[in-house]
Amino acid sequence: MSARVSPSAARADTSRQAQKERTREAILAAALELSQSQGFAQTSLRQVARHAGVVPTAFYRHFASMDELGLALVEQSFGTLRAMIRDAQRDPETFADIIDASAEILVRVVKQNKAHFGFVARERNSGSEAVRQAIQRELELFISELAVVLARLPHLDTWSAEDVKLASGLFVRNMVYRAEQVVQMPDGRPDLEEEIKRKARREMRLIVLGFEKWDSHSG
Amino acid sequence: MSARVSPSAARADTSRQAQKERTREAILAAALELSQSQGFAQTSLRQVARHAGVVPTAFYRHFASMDELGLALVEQSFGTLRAMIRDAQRDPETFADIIDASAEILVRVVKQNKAHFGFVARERNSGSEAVRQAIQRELELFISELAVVLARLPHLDTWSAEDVKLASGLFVRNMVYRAEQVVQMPDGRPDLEEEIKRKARREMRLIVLGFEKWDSHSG
DNA sequence: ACTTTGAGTGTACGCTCGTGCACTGAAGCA
DNA sequence: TGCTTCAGTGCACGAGCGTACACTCAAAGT
Repeated sequence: MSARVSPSAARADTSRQAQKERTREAILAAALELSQSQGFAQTSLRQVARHAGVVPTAFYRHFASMDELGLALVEQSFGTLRAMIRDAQRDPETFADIIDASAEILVRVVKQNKAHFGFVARERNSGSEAVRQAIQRELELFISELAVVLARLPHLDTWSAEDVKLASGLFVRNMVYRAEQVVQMPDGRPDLEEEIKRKARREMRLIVLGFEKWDSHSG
Repeated sequence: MSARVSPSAARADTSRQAQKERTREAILAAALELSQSQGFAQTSLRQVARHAGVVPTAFYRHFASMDELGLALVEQSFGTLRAMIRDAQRDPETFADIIDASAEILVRVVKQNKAHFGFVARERNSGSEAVRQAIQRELELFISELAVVLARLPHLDTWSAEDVKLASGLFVRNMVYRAEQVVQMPDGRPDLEEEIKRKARREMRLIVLGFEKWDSHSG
């Protein structure tokens, strides 16, 4: 196991494993695009291969089955989601008004990654058993991660871990719903976009008001 | 479960239209059952016909396409949902503690109609264009109907129509999510069932606390 | 008693599908 | 340099698909 990729820059790498990687990416991209219009389950191995510019049997050099491809797409998609959170936490605007910033970031990032978020939304309930479970698991993980962030907020810093997770779940599920709307939104409609942001903000505010009262409530 | 309906058997009604209706129901039931295990889009016309006990071409005597069948299933499913609301409003228990009653009714009714609720959850994001739009429309309608009920509750009776709908939307989306969980729940696990009810109750309570504060909030 | 109607049948067609198998030819290594 | 490896090719197969078309035969209408 020596260092694989030699640092010869400039022109395209013609090495064997680099070419293989390129084909793999082409297959992933093809599957993602075809999924957008017809759903992953209706996307055939042959369609993917055709779109990626390879012969059907070449598919098997990269994935043992369409199911395995699906799992790779889940991983890719949640990579995008995690990048979104990381960016949000770096952005100083986030701490100024966490709700406004969240709505803003949500719409912007989902719009930039419609394919990935659309994939998750679609396959969450309708994918194969393996894909569905992978998504549920990642989503649970994401709720837990957000809970850690929320736990540092005023009002929530005294809550039990379970209560914070409940709040996190409410937020994530609403974000998922609004993300679904953004994915389905036609291009070039800033009015719809603003409407979604506005609704997302109001919903989050309503939930936050619940937070504030929960403090003195279950004491 | 092939549900062949033979016209020769001893039967209450052997009239032509009654027999046709029976076959139509068999097709709907077959499609619903096959959808549960493999999704509606992966269910072929031939599979449905086989399951319903008719020859493939007989399918066309009832539906012009699988898409039309899908729309009929949407209608059937939301009929079930509306029946749930009607029952809930009749039940005196509902007014004693609306949250406890809602959680109870939600789990009970969804468990009794896993096929219909599962169909809606699955096809809401992944069905054909027509099916997806039909579900979104029905869901919007349902949110509006629930809003009318909510508008009569304390705290909410002074809210604007838009605010009530926002609250209704939050409730419905959480119910949809918990319904998805009930559908995926394995049989004979009253512990999981109780856990879902408990979480649903706590979420609803948190949202209701938001209601109470929203009153005195600027809006 | 007759004709008409139409739900359901049976055959046959041209597709696309996943996948097994033998292959090619360039990259990579000794 | 010559040998090995393996990503990608090309072909062939059996199976399932949607649906066109001509049909049967009992209920419904006259």
